[in-house]
Amino acid sequence: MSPRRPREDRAPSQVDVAKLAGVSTQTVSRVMSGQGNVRADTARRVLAAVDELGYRVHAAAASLASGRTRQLGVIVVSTDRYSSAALGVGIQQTAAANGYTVSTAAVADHASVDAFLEAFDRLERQGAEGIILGVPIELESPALRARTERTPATRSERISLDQDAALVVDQAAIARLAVEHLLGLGHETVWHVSGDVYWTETRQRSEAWEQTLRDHGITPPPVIPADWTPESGYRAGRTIAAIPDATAVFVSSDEMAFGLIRALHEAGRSVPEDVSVVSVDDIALAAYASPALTTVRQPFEDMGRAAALRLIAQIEGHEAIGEMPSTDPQLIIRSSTAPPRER
Amino acid sequence: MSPRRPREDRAPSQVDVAKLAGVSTQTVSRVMSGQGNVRADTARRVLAAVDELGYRVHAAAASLASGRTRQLGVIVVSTDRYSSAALGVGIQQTAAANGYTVSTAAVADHASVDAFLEAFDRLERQGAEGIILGVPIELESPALRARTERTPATRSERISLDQDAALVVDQAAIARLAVEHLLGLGHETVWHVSGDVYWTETRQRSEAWEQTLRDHGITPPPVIPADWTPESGYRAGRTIAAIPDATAVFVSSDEMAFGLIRALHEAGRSVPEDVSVVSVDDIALAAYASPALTTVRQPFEDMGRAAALRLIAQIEGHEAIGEMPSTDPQLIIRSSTAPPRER
DNA sequence: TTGTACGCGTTATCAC
DNA sequence: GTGATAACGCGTACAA
Repeated sequence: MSPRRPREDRAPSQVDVAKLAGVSTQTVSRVMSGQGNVRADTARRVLAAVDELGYRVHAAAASLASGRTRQLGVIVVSTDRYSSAALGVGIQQTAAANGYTVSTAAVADHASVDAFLEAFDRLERQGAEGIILGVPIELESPALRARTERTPATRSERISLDQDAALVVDQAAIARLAVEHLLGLGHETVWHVSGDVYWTETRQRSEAWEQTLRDHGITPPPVIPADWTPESGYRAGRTIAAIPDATAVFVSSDEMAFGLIRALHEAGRSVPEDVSVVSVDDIALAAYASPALTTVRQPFEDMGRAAALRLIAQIEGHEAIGEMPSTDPQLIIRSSTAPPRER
Repeated sequence: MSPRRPREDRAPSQVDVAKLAGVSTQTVSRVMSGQGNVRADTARRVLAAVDELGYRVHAAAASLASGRTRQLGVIVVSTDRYSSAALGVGIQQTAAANGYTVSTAAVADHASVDAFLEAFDRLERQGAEGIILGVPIELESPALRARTERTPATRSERISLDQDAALVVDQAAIARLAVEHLLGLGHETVWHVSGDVYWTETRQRSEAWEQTLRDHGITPPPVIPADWTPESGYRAGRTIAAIPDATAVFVSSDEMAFGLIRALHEAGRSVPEDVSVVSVDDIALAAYASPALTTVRQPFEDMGRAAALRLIAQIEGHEAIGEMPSTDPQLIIRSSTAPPRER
């Protein structure tokens, strides 16, 4: 009186292997998990059976029994932006090296809190033991906080790329590097095209840009807001082009710099002769812009590696595994900056 | 005599919900899966209990019982290339819309067969019901074929972005669009900078480029090989610059075009006055290159959507769900092409 | 070093 | 419309 008809075409299970190898399922389990305490030739027999049957551990069953899934989740904004993608590479590598798989949930650019929570939920329900937040979330929302902090109901570990002290790239340092470089070249002030205001990085860079100018006794001009896209950089470029004495610009991403420089060129201002530009990221194409971009490099892959490493350590309850990659920004000087013209 | 000490801090289970709502677990299951056949107020009671307890379905348990995981796997090369990333966006969207999650396994650029198989295995072991192959795999290898075809041991569905007839972007059409445009402008021949030879696309485009030229009675010049990177495009550019009568180039990606154009400029050849360039992809920065790139657009997001849609249909055993997005390439004319100089 | 027995949390089946 | 019960395939505890 079986309440479910047995499937005859089902995948080979531990029992099948055990039977074929003439051992108990427990021994098969021990061999598969490589935990030792099995005589060499017993193991060999098991492995032979595994091979013959094409047996593979059933992840769902294993995870149900052990309570572990070895899955990481990542939440990013539309993944075709260079930073998200490069981050992913580092995360992937580290996860794979430690036997974890990674599931990604992408949310739209200015996703609502609901969309974000939905992504979060999907990842958790699916069994992610830890989640990397690669998005700029405002932790003010109570609903978000309820999920972002661990509760009895949501028990995955969390790590946030713009909040976790050990991971954060020093955004103020990025702005300082850029502004000091420009000032050092002899420019009287530095204009600033910011990224999307929803991002923590944006505010941090803007503040540091402002502070650095003040430290030099310079009153900061107004920020020109943009949103990371080349299009927004182009619009900012038209604004800058209309300001005759703007000779130096700190723009918050390489992609925006492409747009900005084009707008400048169209307005008859040359870079770097008329205006110097330093941007942020050092994407692969930065060296091939016209002119090649002077930019502050952000080590996205290393950030990804560091985040994954930390998260896995958290999950496994130890302090650190392997060496934490450094995440220091670095100024790469190319051809989009020069001293201001004599007048 | 419990062989395992009961954890008191464990997450709420179906049983807890059932108890609180005063129903059976089966009813909870029915409510959670939304399959109906539950009286409205019973459902309400269950939902209230779910809410109070913060209950969430345990994916591993559900999948063990049902045999379904609703997980998709994607194998791509190091995901910071624009095409992989954009593909991912489309896949994500479609997967999420259909209740699937997606796990990604990245392999290095010229990954060995072993590395590829390793990625494949990880995804399958983890329970992927279908796998999207976004990498250029040579199906010649027996080991690969054994995995790539379904066997009793490996039972996930497969779909390959460069093999599955319904998905493939017509690579020959891309090359034809580019070459015809250049020839139509009056150029006598068209040089070709190819992508990485490991990619199916590369061969298909090269062949179509050659054929198109022959159709016009032109003997094709030698292919200049490259590997998708801007650096390789730069090297190809130096080669082209050394050929005085080269006035038109079909280069297989926008990123290479950036490198190519820079090399040309450095050699004193201007684009498009001295040499016209048409590339492929239409990445976000293409419109902001100097000059803006004339390029053949590949609809990566749509390709991703189409792939996910097809794969899900395969998994669920029906023919098609929703409308298949079109994946036709499209020539975008900007400023990197012009008629050849009079001489 | 190896085997036995149970339980992980859910869904499927059938009876009511 | 609802409930009882048997799987699903594995890891864990403990005995041998």
